[in-house]
Amino acid sequence: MTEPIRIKDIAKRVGVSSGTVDRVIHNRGNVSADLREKIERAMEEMGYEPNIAARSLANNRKTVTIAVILPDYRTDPYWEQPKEGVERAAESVRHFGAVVEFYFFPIFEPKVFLTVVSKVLKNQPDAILVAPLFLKEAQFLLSECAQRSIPILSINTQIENAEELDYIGQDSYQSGVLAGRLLNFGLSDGDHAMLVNLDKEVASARHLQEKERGFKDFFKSVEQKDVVIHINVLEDFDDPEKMKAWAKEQLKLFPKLKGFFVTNSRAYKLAEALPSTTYPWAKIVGFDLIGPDLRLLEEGKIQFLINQNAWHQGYLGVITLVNRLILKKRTQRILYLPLDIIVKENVEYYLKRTLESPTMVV
Amino acid sequence: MTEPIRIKDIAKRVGVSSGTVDRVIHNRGNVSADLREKIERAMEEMGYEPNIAARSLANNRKTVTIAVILPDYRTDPYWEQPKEGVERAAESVRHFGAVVEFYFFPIFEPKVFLTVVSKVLKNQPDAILVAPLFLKEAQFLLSECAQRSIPILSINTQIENAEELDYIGQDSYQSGVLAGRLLNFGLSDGDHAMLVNLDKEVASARHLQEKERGFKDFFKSVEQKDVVIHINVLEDFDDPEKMKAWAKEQLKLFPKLKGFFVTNSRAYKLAEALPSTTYPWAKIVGFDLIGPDLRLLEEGKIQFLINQNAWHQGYLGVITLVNRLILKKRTQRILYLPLDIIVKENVEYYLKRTLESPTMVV
DNA sequence: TTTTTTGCCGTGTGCGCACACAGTATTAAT
DNA sequence: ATTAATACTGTGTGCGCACACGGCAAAAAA
Repeated sequence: MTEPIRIKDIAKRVGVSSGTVDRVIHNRGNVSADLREKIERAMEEMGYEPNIAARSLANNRKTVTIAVILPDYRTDPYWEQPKEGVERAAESVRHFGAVVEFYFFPIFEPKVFLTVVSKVLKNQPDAILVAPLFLKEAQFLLSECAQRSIPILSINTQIENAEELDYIGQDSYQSGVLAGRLLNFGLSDGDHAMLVNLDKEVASARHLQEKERGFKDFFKSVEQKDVVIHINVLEDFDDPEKMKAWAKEQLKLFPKLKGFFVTNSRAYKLAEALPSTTYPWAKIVGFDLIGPDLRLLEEGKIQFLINQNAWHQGYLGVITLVNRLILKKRTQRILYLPLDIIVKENVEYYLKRTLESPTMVV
Repeated sequence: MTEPIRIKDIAKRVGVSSGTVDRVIHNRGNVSADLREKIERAMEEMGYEPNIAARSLANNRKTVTIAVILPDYRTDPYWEQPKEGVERAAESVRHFGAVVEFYFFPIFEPKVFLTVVSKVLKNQPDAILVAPLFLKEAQFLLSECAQRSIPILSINTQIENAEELDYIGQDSYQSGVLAGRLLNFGLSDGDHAMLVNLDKEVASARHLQEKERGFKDFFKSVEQKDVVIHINVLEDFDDPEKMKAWAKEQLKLFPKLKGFFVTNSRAYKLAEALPSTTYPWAKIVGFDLIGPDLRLLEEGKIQFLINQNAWHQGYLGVITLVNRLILKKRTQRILYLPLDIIVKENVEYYLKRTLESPTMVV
């Protein structure tokens, strides 16, 4: 075991004081080019790594605030998960002087989102964590952050061509492919399958488009079986009667309809709308571990759920920003979380994982 | 945001010095019962939580060594994974003064295991991380550790009725059930399935027994389909010719044999032994993300792999011991890791996860 | 009573780092 | 030549905690 290198060690090696090394480390200027270079080389050669315990201890007077902008969890249970992940992370990093402030906006209202954004900017946070559901409005937020040089990280929805924007979340295309494979396992030659978007403004929601593309691509690649695919958008998902009527109609239209892929966490709304005679032969693949879906998974009315790790998106989002702000460690800019496949037998592990787990800032 | 409570704060509240509070916290004695009680109550009421940064900084003179006892990774690729997880964790906790020392033993030799154990004990480690493959020998190690009061944590193989032994790993029974469900998806009514133990001394390996029990129980619970189950043990897995002959014989014996469940990471040995005419209709479910299995998953010759998170077993094992030794935080004694379901489409996330990921000890 | 032991408590120092401040040498302005 | 400004560099302090040490009283031994 080699002894850890301290600032003092490299100072002695170069023949300067620790203050000078410190200035180099933090780019505070007031160091001659000559010395600066020598010190940088020494750090490199000796393999200096800051002691994070000492660093965070010395830092602990100044607190950094992270603004978290999420859809209102009261209108959609899915958004409870990122919120809880953020809260858990906030608790873990309290000792490091990090504080999070929540800002919520109604899930289908871009205008309110903008209002919230201006409120956030007025409060001058040190960093922002956001679920940028609305493309145009998100780009406004991005340019404002660039101007003020506020670090910003997005979860859940990936924005293309956004240089200064970190992302933690899913690879939507790949999750569509995966859904195709899972559904295909349960289908026979000649069966029909249907992709159902239970959402609003689907045409402008890039992540839904990507899932659709992936789903279609998978079935194009399957050679042994010939499965017919239908695509449907249904905005009246909050009206159980309309849902039931719609489901009935589809089953009549396509008698060989045996599989459904619901592209978000509302698979339960479809499962509950299907007539009971469709069980057990109807196969449903959905997303995420929210209460209603879990119940139906347990009952065998939903076969597979793909976990988008919404909890971890929130958790890791905060941790990543803290790493960047306080510990000055920059991790990779885009992090695709695993697409966990959930069935009855392994669901409990994924639910418990959010509670415990010995983890630690590195 | 409430200010964090420091030792100094509770000392002032009770009207003593910080040294006295310190003695209470560390059970160092020399505190009157009266004061002790007052201080404990004050800590409770004010919600004292030690500052881990300060704690680890103050602790960093003394180093703790963790002895890691694993099967030799050169004889079985599976064991590379825990080893690498341990190495990664060791790197993360170096700053906390933790050092790991590796000890390897041949995977099928209990006697050598005992030799290694006595070598470990002679070196007087502060804690032990072990994969206790051999029950009797493991119990010897346990009693020795109890005598010397050395904290010990096991991974991979769970020992029953071992009070002082923490465990991080899989729930073997449940993984057997899961394998049953996955295989069942691909099978039709009347098909045969076979559980294959490619291992030695299966009768004494509890985790294999448990997988078998879970697998059988699943098929007992399936009512719609009637799938016939066979159980087989095959110790000659290292001889490709014998494997091929065996496979050929089984397929002749049971013409409707369509599915295989290999209870460890050697599914590739079976897949390679099956005649090419069995593809694509042969379904194989195996364990773990080791090189040969991954290749066959990609080729479509293995359908599902269940990830036992071997890497994380090593990683979390070290982190847990460090939490206990240095930060004095005791986490739960038994941690069942998720049973990840791996297919072609999501395998890359699980492989990458072991490399990066912003994590943080709490 | 005097000395020693024991029980109990406060004080002081250092862990590695960040940062304010005080210096010193060099150059520019007067 | 003297002063003033500039460009650097060293010193000191505190973050919260662990632990060694010293001190002071009461109890035990002399």
